[in-house]
Formats: sequence, structure tokens, C-alpha cells
Amino acid sequence: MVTSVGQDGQSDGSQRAVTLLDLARAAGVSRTTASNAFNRPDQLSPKLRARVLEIADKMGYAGPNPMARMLRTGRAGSIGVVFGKSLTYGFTDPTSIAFLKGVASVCEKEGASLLILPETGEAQVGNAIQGAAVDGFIVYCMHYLTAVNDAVAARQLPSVAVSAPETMPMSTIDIDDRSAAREAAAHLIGLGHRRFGVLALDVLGDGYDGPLRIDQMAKLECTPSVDRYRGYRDALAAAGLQDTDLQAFEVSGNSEDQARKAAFKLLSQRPRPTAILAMSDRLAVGALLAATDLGLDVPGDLSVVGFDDIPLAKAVTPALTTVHQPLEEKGAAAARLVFHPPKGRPRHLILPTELVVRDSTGLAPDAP
Amino acid sequence: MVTSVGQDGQSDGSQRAVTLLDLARAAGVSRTTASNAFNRPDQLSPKLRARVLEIADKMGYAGPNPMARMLRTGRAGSIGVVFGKSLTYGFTDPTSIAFLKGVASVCEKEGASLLILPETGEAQVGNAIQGAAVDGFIVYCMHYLTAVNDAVAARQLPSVAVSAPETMPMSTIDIDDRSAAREAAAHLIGLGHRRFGVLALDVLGDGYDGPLRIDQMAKLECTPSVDRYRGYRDALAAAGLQDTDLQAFEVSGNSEDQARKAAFKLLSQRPRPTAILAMSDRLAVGALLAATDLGLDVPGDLSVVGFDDIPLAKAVTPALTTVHQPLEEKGAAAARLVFHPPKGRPRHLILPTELVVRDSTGLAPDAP
DNA sequence: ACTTTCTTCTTGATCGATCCAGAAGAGTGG
DNA sequence: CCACTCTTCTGGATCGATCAAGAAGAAAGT
Repeated sequence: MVTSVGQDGQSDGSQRAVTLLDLARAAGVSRTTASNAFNRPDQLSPKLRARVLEIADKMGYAGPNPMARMLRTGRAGSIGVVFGKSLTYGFTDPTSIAFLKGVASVCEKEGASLLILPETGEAQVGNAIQGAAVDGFIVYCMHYLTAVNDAVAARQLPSVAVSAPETMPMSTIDIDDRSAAREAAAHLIGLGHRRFGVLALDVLGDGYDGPLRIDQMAKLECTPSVDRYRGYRDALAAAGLQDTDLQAFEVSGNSEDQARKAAFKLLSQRPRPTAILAMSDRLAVGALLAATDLGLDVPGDLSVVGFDDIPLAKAVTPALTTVHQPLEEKGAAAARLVFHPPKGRPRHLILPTELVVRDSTGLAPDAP
Repeated sequence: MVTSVGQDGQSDGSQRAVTLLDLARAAGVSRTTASNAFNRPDQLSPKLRARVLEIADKMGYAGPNPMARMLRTGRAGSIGVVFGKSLTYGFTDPTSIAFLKGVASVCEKEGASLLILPETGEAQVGNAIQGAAVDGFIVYCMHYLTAVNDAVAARQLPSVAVSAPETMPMSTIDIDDRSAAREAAAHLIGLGHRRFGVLALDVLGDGYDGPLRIDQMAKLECTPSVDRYRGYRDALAAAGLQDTDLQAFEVSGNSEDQARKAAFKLLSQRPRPTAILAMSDRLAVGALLAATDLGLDVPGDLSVVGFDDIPLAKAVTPALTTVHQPLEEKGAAAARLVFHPPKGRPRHLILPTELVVRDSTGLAPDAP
């Protein structure tokens, strides 16, 4: 006999949910047959299947309980993405949005869902990671890598870390930040620039704004910020210039407003830098704003090079010269590595970058 | 005796994972005690707990299996977000990104994760919804509402639908599209405009570009596109103008490029509209581009009003006059409704909008 | 008629945890 | 010494499904 259930979904939620067993009993079949009605249509006669599904519908049984199914099958049908910074930041920064988009596109193809994990501060790092029902992880973060990566590694699932040291027991995916940055700086040097300002992403992710903390950098194996800075210096060294020709400020939170202030300071120094190397396009946009504040023409008085090539880069005026990196492809490649993990040793992908010259760079004003 | 496990996480993954029972045996305690070591520190002596955790670490036991835990506790620790359009679109459109950001901020506070579901086409709608291990749903989509919403409703979980008819057995959250649109149009009418072009979001989400399909609109109870169009007409009617003063094009995919083309057509007609009502800021930006193509000055020759007030709206030149809607708050409010569902009847929130006048609107060129 | 195969359906075991009720032992007070 | 509470720990039942193996009956081949 069919268990009577309230007509509408509104009724008091306290009643126990309908289970596969209830359905089986109501339909007069075994649990397995009921299960097969949903999962293996070929395992029972179409007529019976239709009847079972109809009764299921009548009973308000939506389908097999996902949690139970996961437990039994061992598959979650989703992959997790961990942001080092706050979850909200992931939806603010254009680079991580593009990355997510790449991840999402692959998830869609695979029919999997995308679980985005919160990070409730260093103390509880790993809490969410430990408890996530997923088939694999993508780690996208810039700071305190070890805590997060260790938690992910402990799960023993196919995992990929973005911009992580290759010493981790998981696949990694990255760009060659150092040589990309070198290329950006070399471009400016080629245009005759000799005095540079650097807008750096914050090295430690601790909200610090101010002169670059070179001493702290030594501690960090590998962050985009450090690598890009080294790349800038490489180019200067190759041209026989001194480190002192490089004035660098860290800007917290990759924010345009903060960058504007920092750039203002850089550009108020004498002799004034003739070019600004920004470690992200958002920072570069901040530099453009500061140039406007100071009445400087870009690229007449000042050249600006960005990094990332986010959509905004070509929308802004003047369009930014910047280092293009394949943000979406980075996400897609990471997702692919999670869904089809390499057998044996982990892979370490390096994606190509390319300097895109637009309108924000020109000959140095004081060039001979 | 402690089961020996390979030193590194690299070893062949075929060995069965360590379970709570294994850990309990290794530590010489019961499963419950081992479980409590992770979940209820107050239920066992600190000394024993430390020992258990240490052994767990040694065995490579990362913590209780999330799937099993979910099944037993009945809680997933995450909420699901369903996009009607493709998953990728969710990370492309600025309005949905802002919405997600709002959702994410609340998730972060609640310590929950955010599961983003794929939609693999109308045929399989509900597949992912049925199988998602979540504690509630947020439905964010514009089209074929019923299929998705029915699948969500069947799950009998706390759910919120954005821009859905209130007939659904779930909470909804929305803005008053119609009166917001009316206000936008009234603003232009007040400036002396009498001939309007409308750039409409596609009514059916089927990739159609072309003249507005008014006949189709009648079929749809409630989509932003339809409501906004009605709002525009309300304003015209109130001013004694005819519907024929309103030329409308649907633009598929809320894309700037498509909008540019559509706006070009609108502006090539004679007599030329003096104002464009765009149903989104992206469409409005397309209109600005088309104006540039045609050598029209905004707001001198043409006024443009957007909708949404995405970040781009004030970054673009001229800054867009637009209808501000609280996108992030919309996401946050939706998430709050999922985490703390109203007892009894579902709630139906209407969030406030506000016309923000910036630089893209001015007096009609032919005004008396 | 006998074996074989195919279809259709069922039973028992299992996935890996948490919850509930209660046992064992230590400490307290009368 | 007994009754009581408190802490610490345990075993059995349970969450809701899927899987592997096999039974019952129909169809087909020899």
C-alpha cells in the first residue's frame, strides 16, 4: 500500500524522508530492483520500471539519496577548489574568476560539480578540506601553501596545485613567472627606460602595504610575487643596471585603489621612474589612475606594463601592454589533471606566456 | 600493531584506504572513541586523544570519511547553486559573479562550502540536482524555470529561487524589475526623449538575436526580460506615448558584441531613436560602442541607460546611468534564506533598486 | 526431455562513519 | 559500606544506498 504523503512539499518537514526501501515495499519489489529503476534501466522490464518510477513520483521520492550513494560507490561526482585567500576574494579577482571558468568548463564536460571550499583562517585550515566529499582537489592559493597543501595531500585524492613547489606530492601547474617578468622588463629596457617602479603583489598575503620586504622573500620558496620580482631583476642585471634602479612597493589585496596610492608614491620620487612594472593588470590600472592624478601622459611620460592580461586590460585607456597568461586554460588544465590523473609520478605543467604590446608603453621620455 | 603504509602518498593507490575501524584497532580503542578524538574532544581524556591522533597521522588517516559522515549525520555542509545557463556562463556574466560572491560571503561565515552544479542540457535537467549532496539549493536562472525548479523542489530541501514565480513551493528573491525599468524610462522621458531603442535580454534563452518576440512573451510568466520590457512600456503609456515609439531587439547571451550590432541596427533607423534602454549594463556598453561606430556623441546625440550597475558601469566612459540592483546582497540574502529557512510558509523577498544617474544620459537632442 | 542461455528479480553483505544506551571505574558525601 | 554522580570508554544499531552472487522462470537450441 502506498504510504500517504502530504500533497505539497510544504508539510511539516519532520517526517522521515522516503527511502529506497519504502519505495521498494510500496511497489512490491526488492530494493535492488527499485535502485535499478533509477540506475540501470536495462536490468528490469520497461513496464515494471515505469510503474516503480510512477510510484516513486507519487510518494515524493526524488531519487536515491546522494550521500548514501556516494558512500557506497566511493565517488562524489565533484571536485573541490581551495582558495588560499578568502572565498569572497575568489569571486572578486579577475584572474581567479577566469581560472574558475576554465575549471567549470571541464567540469561541465565531465558532468561533475564544482565544490568551492571556504577557508576560515589559518587555525582551522584543512577543516573544510578534510570534510569535503570530492573526487579530487585543485589548490589555488598564493600563501601559506604548506598548511593547505598538506591537508589536501592527506586526503590521498588526485590533486593539482597551482603555483606550488614541485616538492609537493601532487601535480602542479604554473607559468614561468620569472622569465615572463624578465621579458616584460626587457621590453621596457629596450625602449630606453632605466628607472623603474614596481607594484608588487603582497609577498605574504598578510595585508601589508609598503616597501617591498626583500628580507622576507628569501623565506618563501615560490610565490608569483617573488618569482616575478626576480625576473625583473634578471632583466636589469642583463642590461647592466643596478637593483637600486628598481623601487618596489607591495600592494595588499591586488587592489586598484591601493595600487593607485602606491604608484603615486613611486611617481613622486625624484628622479621619477619612467616606467612601472606591475605584477598584475589591476595594479597596472592603479598606476594609470595615479598617472592621471599627477597629470602624466601614458605612454608619453610614463610607460606601464601589467601582468595577466585580464579582460579589463584591453578595455582600459590606454590599452595595457601586459604579459598574457592563459588563465582559463590554466583552470581547464588543472581540472583535466584531476579528472584524468597521470599514472605514476605527478605531472608538472608549465603553460606558455606571451608579452602583448599595446598602448601603455613607449619610448622613455629621457631616452637619448 | 600499526599497519604499515607507504612513506609517501605516491604509492599505488589500489590499497584500501584506512578507516576509522583500522585506526581504532591500531590504537586499541573503540570506533566511537576514535571518532570522538576527531569530533568531541571533551568525550575522552586529552592524553588518549593525543595518542589516537598521533597514530592516525602515522597511519595516513586524514580524518573521518566525509561521505560516511554525511550519510550518518544527514548534513552535507554545503549548499548548491544551480545555473540555468551553462556553468561557464555563470563565471562570465558580471551579475552572476557578483551574486556568487554574495552567496560565498555567507557560506564563509557559516563555514559551509559552495557546490556549483552543471546543467547538461534540458534533457538531463535535474540529474545533477538529484545527485547533489547539499543542505539546500539556490536556483539562479532565467529560463525553463519549471524543469529546474521542479527538480529542486523534489529534493524537499530549503531552497531559494531567484526571479521565480511565487507559485513555486519555495522561497524566492527578486527585485521589482517592472517598476525599476519604468523608472529608467521615465528618467529619459523627463529629459525630453520620445523615440527609444530597447536592447533586450533574450526572452527564451535560446540564442535568438533579432526583433523582440512579443508574441512569445505572453507565454512566460516571469522573466526579467519580460518584466523590464513591460516597465518600459508602462512609462511610455504614462506619458501618453505609443508602443511604436519603442523599437526592441533581443540580444542573445548578454554579450557586448551582439549588443553592438543590434544597437547599430536600432540607430540606423530613421527617425533615429534618441535614447537606448538596455536591459543590462553589458548591453548598454554595446550601445556605447555602436554610438562610437556611428560617430554619435553620448549623451549629446544619444542617451543610454543600463541595468544592474555592475562594476564596469562606472569604469566605462561615459559612466553609465543605470538601475542599481544589490547583486551581492541578492546572493547573500538567498544564502541566508537557505541556511535559516523561514518556518511555515516560504518567504518572498523583493530587494530595492535605485536609478543611478551618471554621464550617459542627457537632454534629448531634438527637445523643444 | 535436457541442457543452455537469457531475462528478470531477490537476498545478504558492505561502504564508513555517528548515535544511543549503558558499563566500568574513580571520586564524593553521608 | 552504600548510594550517587562524573568521567571515560564501549558495543550494537543505524544512516540509505549499491554490489556480487544467485534463484526462478521463460525461451531457445539439440
